[in-house]
Amino acid sequence: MNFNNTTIKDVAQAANVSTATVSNVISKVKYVSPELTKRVKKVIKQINYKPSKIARSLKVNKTFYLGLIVPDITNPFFAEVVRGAESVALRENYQIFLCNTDGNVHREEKALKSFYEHHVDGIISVAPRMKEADLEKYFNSIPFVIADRPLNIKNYEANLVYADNIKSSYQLAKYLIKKGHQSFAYIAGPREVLNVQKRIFGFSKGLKDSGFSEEKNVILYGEFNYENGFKLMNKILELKPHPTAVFALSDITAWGALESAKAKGLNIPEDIAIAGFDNVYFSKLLNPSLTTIHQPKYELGRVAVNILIKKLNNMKEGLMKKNEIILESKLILRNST
Amino acid sequence: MNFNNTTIKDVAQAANVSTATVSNVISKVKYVSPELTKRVKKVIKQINYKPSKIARSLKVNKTFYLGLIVPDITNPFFAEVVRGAESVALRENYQIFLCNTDGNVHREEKALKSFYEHHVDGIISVAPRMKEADLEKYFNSIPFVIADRPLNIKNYEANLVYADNIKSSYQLAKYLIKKGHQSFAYIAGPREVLNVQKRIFGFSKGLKDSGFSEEKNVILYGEFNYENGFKLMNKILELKPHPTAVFALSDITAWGALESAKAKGLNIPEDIAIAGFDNVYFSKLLNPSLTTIHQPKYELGRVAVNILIKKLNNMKEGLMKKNEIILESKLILRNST
DNA sequence: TAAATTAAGTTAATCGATTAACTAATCGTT
DNA sequence: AACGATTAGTTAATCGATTAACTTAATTTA
Repeated sequence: MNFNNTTIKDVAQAANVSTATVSNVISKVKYVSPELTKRVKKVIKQINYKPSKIARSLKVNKTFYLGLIVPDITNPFFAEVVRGAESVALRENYQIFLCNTDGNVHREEKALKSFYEHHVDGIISVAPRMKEADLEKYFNSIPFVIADRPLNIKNYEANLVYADNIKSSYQLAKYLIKKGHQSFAYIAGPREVLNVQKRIFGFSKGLKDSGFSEEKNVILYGEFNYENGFKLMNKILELKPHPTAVFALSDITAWGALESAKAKGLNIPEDIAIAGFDNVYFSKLLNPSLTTIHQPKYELGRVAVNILIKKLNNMKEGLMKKNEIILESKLILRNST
Repeated sequence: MNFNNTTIKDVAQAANVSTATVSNVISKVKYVSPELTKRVKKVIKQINYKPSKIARSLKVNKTFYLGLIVPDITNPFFAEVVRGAESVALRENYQIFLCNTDGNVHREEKALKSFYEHHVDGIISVAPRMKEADLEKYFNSIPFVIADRPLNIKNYEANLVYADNIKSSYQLAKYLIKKGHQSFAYIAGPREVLNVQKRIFGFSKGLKDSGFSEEKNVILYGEFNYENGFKLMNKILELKPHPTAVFALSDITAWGALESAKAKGLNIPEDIAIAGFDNVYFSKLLNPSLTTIHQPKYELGRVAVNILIKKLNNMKEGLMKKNEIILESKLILRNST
């Protein structure tokens, strides 16, 4: 390959045909005789002509760019979502613009603006933090998929993909009860995240259905990180008697909780059981390995792009057609419970 | 914001000026009277005009796109590099195309081809696996930075950023000797990776300088992942007597090694010391926390983009001006040694 | 056989910006 | 007052593709 700039005109000249013919040889939109086709193809190879996607984008008003917004690629959860998204984007010949926002609403807006100016064909926002009403502005005006965030207000015409956080949390509660646990605590995430509420809802429903009252259970909120897991677990262990089972709403906080308990000399799961959420790659590597709820991260990315591209291919249907896909999550039993 | 398509013509018409004037109001390339400036700006705001970057790119033959190739965003090391790269790209108003290759040479080539067709202004390839001669084709024809990979052949006119893998490995050897260790083993990475060779070289030089012969030391090669660390450590522990210090050339293999030793009932660092490389986020979270060599990952990404953009701003200097930046790595002492 | 249709190309407008070349008005200098 | 220089704007070509509209030749139909 070389990075010279040869244009369709160069090809046309060298092959002694019009640019229209060259274009048709490439796109096969119109019939071109074998004779000319051969001549043109030969020249294309010879001078290593590659059509300019920029010029094409301008003319046909379609860029084959997709904007992808994630909180933080450094978080293994989102990294896998990105890989999933990339896999189908590449297959469909779309290129991805990536933006990290660190969960900052202002940076989400900036990314969206930038994507707009770059004329992306569509946007995927993973776990956006901005208000639903603000999101609405966007998914009403450009093909838009929201991944890993259910919406509260159900009549929004949004395209959504997320994993069912309720059912598996419910199953986890049932499982812990079967194991004989009687007192529980949550190490939750940020209070305003809807998925946090859903996980708590599912788990507590599991408790209630087994006749446990939810009132006495502690819920400690905080960002999803190791330090918080450690810190909040310390608080939980100060309770006398402390709960025998802890549901951490993410694996990274579960890890912190694990180490906190170990540091206090407790045996896991004998003295206290700990479960996480997400099933990121390290959860099976921990000691003891972590019981957790598997989220189909790669699949989340894949499906998001799939929905988006399907929209793009059927724009006559209009932007507004709602599409909500709920993926299965799955309880993974390991040694921490 | 809305995603309507208003063009410079719409603005010109509404403000009753020429498109040239609108362009000049925006770019400030030519003086425009306050009178007209005000009128134009008002219209721009009113109809929410955003210039098309696509059209601009076509005309000025510059896209403000950067191609970024990494083996795997899921690997915390590369994730941080990407964040670093993104941080300066955004500041300089460049957008990043991201491609993962899983270390597959064929996919590296595909990514490069795709970037070329999308007219990126420059490319950063992180830890590319392709042969130096093949890389050369690219960095001779487009602004190109190779990050996290030194080159063997020194007269290539390539732009390079990488951390000094030798000095800190040397220091690690010295440190382990001071701690009283006498026998060593390596859990290395893929044999063909130059950085693997450099790390081994630095470490073994440290040994030699202290009068230790290198010959008796085991070197086990394998991909950088947990399973390999675990497996290769098992092999090392089968040796009687086994080495008392193990240098794993990445944190993820060090982790595997750690768990393998713990599973065999060994105490770390008393029975066997283990050191890693990279200082990814989890290395301080392990139990015991991992002695390792810090690589400036974020910085690697930052510097790579900085070099690239500097090149782009001084293209008259030509593509070929060599630029090799070697960042400091740093020995981090923790409890595993 | 003449008219109508089809087929295989070409010409030139177009996408939305930038910018060289031009125009008209104003200013300064002698 | 007359000339050139400067200023503030406009006109139109241009980037590299796509594609509607057109041309010309070949083929079909009546």
